[in-house]
Amino acid sequence: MADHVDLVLRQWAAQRPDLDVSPMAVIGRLSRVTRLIDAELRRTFAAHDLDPASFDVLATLRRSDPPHRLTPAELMRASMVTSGAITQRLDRLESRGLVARTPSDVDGRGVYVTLTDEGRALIDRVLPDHLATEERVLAALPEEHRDALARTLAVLLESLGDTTTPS
Amino acid sequence: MADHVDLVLRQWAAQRPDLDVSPMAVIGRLSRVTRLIDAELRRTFAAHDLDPASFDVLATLRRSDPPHRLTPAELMRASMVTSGAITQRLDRLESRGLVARTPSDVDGRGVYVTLTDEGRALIDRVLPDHLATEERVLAALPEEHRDALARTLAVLLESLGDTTTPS
DNA sequence: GTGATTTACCTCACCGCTAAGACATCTGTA
DNA sequence: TACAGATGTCTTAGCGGTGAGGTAAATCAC
Repeated sequence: MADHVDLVLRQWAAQRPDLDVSPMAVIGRLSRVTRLIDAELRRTFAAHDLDPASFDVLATLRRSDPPHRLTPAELMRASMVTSGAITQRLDRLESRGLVARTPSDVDGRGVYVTLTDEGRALIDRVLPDHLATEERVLAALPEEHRDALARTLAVLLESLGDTTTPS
Repeated sequence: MADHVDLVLRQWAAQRPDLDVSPMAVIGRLSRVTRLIDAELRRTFAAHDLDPASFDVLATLRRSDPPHRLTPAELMRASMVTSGAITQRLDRLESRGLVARTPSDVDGRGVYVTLTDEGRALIDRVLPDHLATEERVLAALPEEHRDALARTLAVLLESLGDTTTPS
């Protein structure tokens, strides 16, 4: 048994034996596995009338301390998208009544984003399904492998600057 | 030291202690690390006036057997995008003179896509830079960890059906 | 206190992808 | 041979993202 990346590596070895393509064994697989998992998660979101971007915002608010209130800038940092993307996500969620924007009372530029009751009910409804999907997607990996995978990815993330305490 | 996902897991434990969010330790990190790596690779492509989608097509053609000729359907399967996306990628590459489309001589519906001399020269120019970037991105991982990571991801990919020999 | 810089949020043009489906051609089966 | 279904490619509307940049408010340095 071989995955698609095995084939790719063999092809490169045949066509460009002078190149060391070994990093592709990791990066190519990361790319493909993330693509496949994203597609799977998307199905669960769609069943609840959500897209991954909206889920991301709702989940980020839900797991923050009560009263589940964050600024667009905080959402931006959590989601790794640009400020323009956050504005548009909030526009969509606000028009559906799932989040509310209120002006900050301490910063004239600032905005608070909160979950509405409806938004909170929705994310709490989706979460169990979402976790079940994630569990199913990882079913092939025994727990030790999952832990090792998570730890290795954490090393990589830290080396890439994805840390909680900014540089 | 902790990565962003550590924080996310702590937040969920505090807000929803009833949920088992352990799959997020893997899937959340996969998502973030892929995002960060993609952004890094994109910079290298941009330095050669390429985007990831174009690089993907050129590289897929380059590593296939001479005469480096594939059909849109084959490119679609290799890239995990829809047929419409391939059509548009080829439109762009063709208009830049990097690939050529010629009608198949055995299938009236079919098209062959080949690298032009210019396309081949470009991909051969980009490849060393690209591999250097990939190498640099993985620099924090010793070789044993990379191998273990690649093997674990391969298990996952196979379980998700990303195999060479279709089901 | 003033001016320069940074920060927060939003706007908008553009870009690449998906999803649905059109259309032509090929293939398998009766 | 005829026809149903599968396959290969392209088209297009719509979506969510980026990147550049605009405005207003806060902060910093002197």
